[in-house]
Amino acid sequence: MVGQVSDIAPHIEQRLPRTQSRDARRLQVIEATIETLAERGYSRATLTEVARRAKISHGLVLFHFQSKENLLAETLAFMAEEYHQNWKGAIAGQTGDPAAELHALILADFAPAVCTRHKLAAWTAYWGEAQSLPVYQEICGQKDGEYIAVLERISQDLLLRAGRHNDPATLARILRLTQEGTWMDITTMSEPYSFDVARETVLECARLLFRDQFPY
Amino acid sequence: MVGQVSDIAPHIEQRLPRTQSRDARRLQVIEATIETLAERGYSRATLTEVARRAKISHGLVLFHFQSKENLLAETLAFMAEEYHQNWKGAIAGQTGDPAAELHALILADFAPAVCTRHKLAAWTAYWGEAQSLPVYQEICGQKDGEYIAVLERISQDLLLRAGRHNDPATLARILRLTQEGTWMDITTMSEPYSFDVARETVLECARLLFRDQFPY
DNA sequence: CGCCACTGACTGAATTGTCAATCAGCGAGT
DNA sequence: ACTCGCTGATTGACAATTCAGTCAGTGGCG
Repeated sequence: MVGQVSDIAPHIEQRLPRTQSRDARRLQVIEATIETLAERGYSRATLTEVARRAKISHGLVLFHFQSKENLLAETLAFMAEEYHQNWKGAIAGQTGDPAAELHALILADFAPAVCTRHKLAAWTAYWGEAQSLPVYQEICGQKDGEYIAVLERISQDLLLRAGRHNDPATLARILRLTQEGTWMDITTMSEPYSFDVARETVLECARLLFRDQFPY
Repeated sequence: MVGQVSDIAPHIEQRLPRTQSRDARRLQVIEATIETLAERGYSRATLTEVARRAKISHGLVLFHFQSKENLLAETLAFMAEEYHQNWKGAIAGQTGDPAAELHALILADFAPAVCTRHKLAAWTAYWGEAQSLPVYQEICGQKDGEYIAVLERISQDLLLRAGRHNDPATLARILRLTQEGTWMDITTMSEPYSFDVARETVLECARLLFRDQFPY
């Protein structure tokens, strides 16, 4: 589904031709959906608001996405794929050094491509609904599993090097929850902190968990 | 508001009298609201469904709570107050030993009174909406701040005893996010783990952060 | 000139909130 | 003890609104 959305140039604002190619329009609608979810939350997100932000009629949104349910599912799939590509790319450029991989993984999560206020807010909106809409768990399940597997592998490597016997799955979980949590804090706390503080928190978490094995 | 809900006997199932006292009915509706949020999520929670679960007409729900908006706000306030009382009570029974306090705090978060699947799912549902409905942040903001302050104070105490110079606020944040995160995992993961594993994860987090200062 | 993208009015369904009528419980008066 | 009448809980029909989804028709572009 999301694969159909080609990676054409971003920043295609104003002065759009009256009619757009299928893929360009779909991408534009997905971005409008993310904004809408961020501004109004899941429960008050409407097709009319998405259409207003994309400056098209709400009929056209349905023309391209068939139903609201499908639009929201495809938007989530888009973000999941984007997130997945982002961290995969970050560790692909690494040597086999687990500490360097972990460092790259953490930095990747705060890269501008995936870590914007709108996208973070949209993720939070989906999280609230995912528990009662299994379709969302299906969209993210596979990719989440892959991310967790990589984190656990890295944790295991680092623990082995230090000759420690903690459970790598537990440490990987603590790291993941700290990272996800800072993302949520940024959008939901009454006194939110900056992206920089969030990233530094996750890095400090890695240092405390892996000590000398994570010298960043 | 929530203070008006007296702590009358729980387990008042079946065989209710046709008419209920104001407080008993309000509490019953709040519990039905938590169940509804857990089962259907925020966006698909309806007054009719709440009424169905409470076995009353939907008109009566509005009679007691004036509006849906108010019902949801009061339900959140109820859970926030319950959570607050729970952890306050847990550390009240402690000596001044910070490690013991932290241990009690962590165990309290997994006590049956506050840590049920329904309530965890309801919390998750509210989190998704809180970012776009400031009223929810107001309801929780004060109490959250108090919880964070206590965690930071404990962190500082433990770090001082070890002569370490990490930032107590950062460690407190990692602990809080790990705890909140395990709560969310339980309701949203495709392969959720048990309450026991969740609690053990948070305890292990405390051990890793505070080392010898947290011998539990 | 044919094909899509596109529009906007319209429909049907779901849902919140209102309200007049009803009913249960309870205390006062007999 | 019995009834009357008051108070407040309760119901369900109804109004009003919002919103997803449909569709017939328009128009730009190759």
